[in-house]
Amino acid sequence: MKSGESGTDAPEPPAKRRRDAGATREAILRSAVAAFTRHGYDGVGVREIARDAGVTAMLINRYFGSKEQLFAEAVDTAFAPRTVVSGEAGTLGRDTALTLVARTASGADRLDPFLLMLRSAGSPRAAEIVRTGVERHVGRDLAARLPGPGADERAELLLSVLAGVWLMRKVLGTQALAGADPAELAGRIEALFEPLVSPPEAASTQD
Amino acid sequence: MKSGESGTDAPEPPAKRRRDAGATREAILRSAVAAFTRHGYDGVGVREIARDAGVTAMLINRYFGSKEQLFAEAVDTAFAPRTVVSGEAGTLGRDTALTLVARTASGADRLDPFLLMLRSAGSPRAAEIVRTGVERHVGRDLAARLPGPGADERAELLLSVLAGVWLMRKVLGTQALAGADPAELAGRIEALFEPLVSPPEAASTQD
DNA sequence: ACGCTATGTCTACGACTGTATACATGCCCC
DNA sequence: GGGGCATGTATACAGTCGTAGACATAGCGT
Repeated sequence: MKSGESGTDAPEPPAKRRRDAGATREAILRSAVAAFTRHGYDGVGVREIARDAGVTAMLINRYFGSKEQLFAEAVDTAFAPRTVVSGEAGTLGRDTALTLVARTASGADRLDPFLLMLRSAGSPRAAEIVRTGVERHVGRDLAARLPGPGADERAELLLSVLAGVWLMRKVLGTQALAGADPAELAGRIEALFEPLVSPPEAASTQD
Repeated sequence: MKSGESGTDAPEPPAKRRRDAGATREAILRSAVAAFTRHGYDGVGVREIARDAGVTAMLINRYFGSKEQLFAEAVDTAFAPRTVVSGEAGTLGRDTALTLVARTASGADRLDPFLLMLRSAGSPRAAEIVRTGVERHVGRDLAARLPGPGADERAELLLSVLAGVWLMRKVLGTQALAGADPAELAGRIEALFEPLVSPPEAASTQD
């Protein structure tokens, strides 16, 4: 009955791991990150995650306690090592815009934490977990890079723009944004970032 | 057995409607809009929608065919009459920013279509339905109000910012944005809208 | 007033969910 | 090389899901 290894999503053959708790845990975690990113917290079951990891569903509960705790670790894994914004303070706006446009390009189907966030935001528990993950990992070090007062608020506004573009381009796939010219779109988004990355010296609501 | 009318969410007592297909359909639709907005497409079952409408679940299938088609009508209902951006061309940025901050304020729990969109974006079918709804209803007439070239792209970017702020403030509830000073936040968001609502005369990627 | 049809309900089904309990087996250590 | 424990599997359970089919009743037309 184990002839079902021709899964549509699993890239690797079963490969009969040696009994190794650490490696198995890690395999489950990687499978969970991929599955939650592609289908969201509610859209994937523990059996599917386990199958792609080459184990049975019960090992998830043994190693992580529950689906919810697995999700929490998956969120940490997905957000922790990523540098959501690249570049120094001076070129931060442009670099972030270029990276965003490249990662949300039509062909790319990168497993980005923003996808995990957006596709899991519907479930209240998942949203709470994602919120803490975003605040601890991304928001904090992003705010540290922004000079001037109100850095926390501006950092989260920048994340809002990033999330919004991810939503429209990749999750929903609206026409104008999904099919936009990359260079032009990057320019527009860079202009959006401008008032966020530059310190708000005297630039308030003047018109 | 019909003594269960003390529902936690249903604001109205059962009120024994007269047999009226139109009124019942509308009651189901209103209940669906509220439920989908609060819990997202995957987060609510047809029985819950039906209960809040005062009917049984099967009437949903009789009147709408399926949960998915009910969702499609709910999306239309939620997006169609709303004016997502208010104000004339000159004050559009400021008005939209003020409206956004007010609607995403801490106390307000308005049934906004942006919540429906964000909380349902996880399901692929729901995302597709939402995409068409956003494009047909909101994106089109918003683009018509923006002067200058690339109006479609700028309109969807504006929607991206709106969605992002909704996400962070209300769906996730991140601290810096959820607890921000309204006037200050409105000012920052208005500055974000500036390059989108004003025509991009010669402002391209120059540095 | 009566019957027919629109309107609404009841029951049930198969599939899927997360997880608890019981069982099997590979591997390390003595 | 064999006991013992860590590692992994199999089965089952209670619940929910969307929806199909049979049944009940209210109300209008004649």
